[in-house]
Amino acid sequence: MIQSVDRAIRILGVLQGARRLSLSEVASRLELPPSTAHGILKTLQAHGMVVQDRDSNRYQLGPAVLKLGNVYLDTLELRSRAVTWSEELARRSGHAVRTGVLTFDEVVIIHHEPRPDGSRQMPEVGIVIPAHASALGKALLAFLPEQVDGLLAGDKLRSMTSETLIDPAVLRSQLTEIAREALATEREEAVLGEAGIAAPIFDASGMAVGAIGIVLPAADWPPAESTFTAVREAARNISRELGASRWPVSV
Amino acid sequence: MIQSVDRAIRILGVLQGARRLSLSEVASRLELPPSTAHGILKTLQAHGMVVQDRDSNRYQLGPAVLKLGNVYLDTLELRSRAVTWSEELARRSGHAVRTGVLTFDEVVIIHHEPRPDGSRQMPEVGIVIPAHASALGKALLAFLPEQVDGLLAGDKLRSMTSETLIDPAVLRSQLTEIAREALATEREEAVLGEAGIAAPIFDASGMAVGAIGIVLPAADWPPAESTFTAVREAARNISRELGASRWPVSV
DNA sequence: AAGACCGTTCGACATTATCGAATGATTCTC
DNA sequence: GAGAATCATTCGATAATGTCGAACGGTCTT
Repeated sequence: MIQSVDRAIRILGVLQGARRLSLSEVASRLELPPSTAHGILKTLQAHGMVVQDRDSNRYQLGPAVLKLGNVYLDTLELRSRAVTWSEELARRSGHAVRTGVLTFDEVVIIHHEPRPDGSRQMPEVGIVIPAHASALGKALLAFLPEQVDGLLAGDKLRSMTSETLIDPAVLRSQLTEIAREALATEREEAVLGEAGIAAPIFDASGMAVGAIGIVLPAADWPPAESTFTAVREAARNISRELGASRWPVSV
Repeated sequence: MIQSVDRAIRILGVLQGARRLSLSEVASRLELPPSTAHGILKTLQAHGMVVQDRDSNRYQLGPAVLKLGNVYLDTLELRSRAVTWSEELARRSGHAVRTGVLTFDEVVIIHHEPRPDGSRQMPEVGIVIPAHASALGKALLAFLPEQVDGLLAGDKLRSMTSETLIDPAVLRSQLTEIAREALATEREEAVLGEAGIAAPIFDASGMAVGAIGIVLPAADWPPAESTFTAVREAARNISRELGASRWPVSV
């Protein structure tokens, strides 16, 4: 682990959390001398990874990170496959569809298909959700035992709502159940009023590389049986296109 | 400039260009010993900035860059303002609307409003276009003389089509004209069959912070006079919301 | 008007990144 | 199927490089 590179990424991390920070704020949050932080910040700035406000001197993320994010999406075969089937799933279910991948203890949304009712909805690509508090995350974790160990070895499970699973034992037993069904559900565990259903997506090597699922109002629970089937089928279809031989793959 | 941080960002840069690279490919492109590149890559990997394919051992960008990109968009006041007015401009003009910012010699699209004909269109947020070959870029450059100097001090202007402006003198004179009108146009200079119209957006300090414009088929050129007016008004309205006292601001 | 704060620059120092060499795994070739 | 070649990775000695204290100049506050 290279110290200065590590520090540079940590700086991007605090700017991610706090939007706009002065040099001294960045330095104090990372417990670095201001001059050290300054050198790293200027290097990041030279590449457009951060920009400095002319008036306030404060730093924030720069356009270069957006460019990187966009290229990341383009490189993902999962995403291009998900686009087609998300559309179908949104039509069949009548709900918004999300596809996500796991990074450490979070799910990052890589595709979002709005509810097919024509209303204007915020695109959700790039947003992150704690894995243990989402259907997408649980669907992935159920087939990635190593990641579960990593997750539980870290900080306590963060509570998002009163329904969030924060007991490791409860989470583990639910994941076992999800692995059996290849279907994860979530009821107001991340956001009050929202529920979710998701299923895992596997690649040619049988690895769980993502999950696809729908978001629906908690009031609409339980949805029709056909909705569960539709989610499973979308996941199975994408997995097949990625070269997976079986679905679901056993843990 | 911190060498190792600089190298880390360069690595992200080559992965951005080439999607998926082995360690030795990364190393040779940057003229680094493989062991040096390896150390940096592992640090980036530890933060999810790059991921390594299990089977092929090749590296590619990771989900963390998408997360960063999304937060960048959220921090931009310009973007939130642009959303509302883009919608209006798309409706009035009947064309797709783009809002972009300048980084070095490129324009990065920070918002895209699809053509209001209901057809399915690829979102273009995050894509980059050479500044000298786009209406958005020229609208910005006309009000940022320093950036023009930087642009022309670098490599030769890259030709995208036969119409691309590659002569610095021609570009400079066109920019003078654009600064006078506060309106830039482009006809098949970036993509054959596409034309564009754009106007600069200023913030409270009078700096050109972005540009908004429309993309239309080259065959539809010239559009109605009202279309030009609509673009200028969108830019003026956003500038006003950002606190700009006048529009356009003199160079 | 004086003080406090902040971003920035500079340079001596030692920590830290670097890179060659060695290892082990995997793939290609014959 | 055996041998060769390529590749990612590890390790450690070396010195190059990042680090951080101190000082400067600017701006905002009291």
